[in-house]
Amino acid sequence: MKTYSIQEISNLLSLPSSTLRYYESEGLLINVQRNASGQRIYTEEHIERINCIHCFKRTGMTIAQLRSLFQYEENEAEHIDEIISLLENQEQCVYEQLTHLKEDFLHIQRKVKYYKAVKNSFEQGMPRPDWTECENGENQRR
Amino acid sequence: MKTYSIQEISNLLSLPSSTLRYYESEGLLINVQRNASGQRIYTEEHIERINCIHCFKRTGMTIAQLRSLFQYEENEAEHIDEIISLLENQEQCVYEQLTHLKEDFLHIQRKVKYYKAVKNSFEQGMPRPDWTECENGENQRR
DNA sequence: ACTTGACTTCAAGTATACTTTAAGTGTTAA
DNA sequence: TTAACACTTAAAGTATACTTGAAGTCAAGT
Repeated sequence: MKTYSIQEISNLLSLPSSTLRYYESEGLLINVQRNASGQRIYTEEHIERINCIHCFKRTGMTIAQLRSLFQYEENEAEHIDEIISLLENQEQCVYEQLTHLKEDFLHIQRKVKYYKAVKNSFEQGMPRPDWTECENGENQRR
Repeated sequence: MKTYSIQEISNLLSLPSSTLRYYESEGLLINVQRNASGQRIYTEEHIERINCIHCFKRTGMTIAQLRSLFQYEENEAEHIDEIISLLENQEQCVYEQLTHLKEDFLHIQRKVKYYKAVKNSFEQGMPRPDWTECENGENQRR
């Protein structure tokens, strides 16, 4: 079975080795074996776990929530309901995030267009374009 | 012109008045007038600005970036290029966030389904379902 | 033998975004 | 008039997620 040093993992996944030690200290990475001189040995499973951490972190989960989830998974049979409810809750959160983010994306797109028009009006010495949706360049219609 | 006290803004937008003072101290809210006894008076423009702050914050902008943007907007003619490049950069960031978040949403959905199947297998005394995509319940195919 | 480099632990430090506290001022109702 | 209440400032405190520093260990190369 292929194993990895802390540096290999660090390079492979582009995160500092200090973060790997931190995640381990926080209980997010478990069963990290050591070699004869005490250096950490990681496996494919750890890589998968770290990818999982990254995924959940992007969706706004905290270290504490991740720790809960992983601890439940340690004893899956006993905590299957907690796992499902935690994941369903997160699914809902991410759905709402997606909804917001799509709106915010459109908002920013409109602002880019608006300021490009403003720039153009400066260059042409033309009157400033007005934006009914964004009186101060700051507003959005909901 | 309708004006608002700090409490009215706080209730209207569901954020602590301390945060409003903080945003002002950080240069995110400007031109906040005071009444005879020194209390803050907000206008519709401030409400719009705060909505704008919330929008950008959701997309991951920091206070410092928001301050830059607003400072550029103070002197739009001189900084039109910086404004456009800042906004285009943010547009790109949000686009990437959306891409990731959609993937992460699907990942979580699959996990919910998987653990529901696991729960079902427990209740039926059936063999544990396997998930080719997620050997340890932690992985995702990319 | 000895230096170099990568690792180790543990504690302390940093960055960001608030939040709380302490001490004081002004308006309002009993 | 006096208590309650909402506000004020400035400074200190908090939460989260790392990051850095100090001091030491170990294996390899010169």
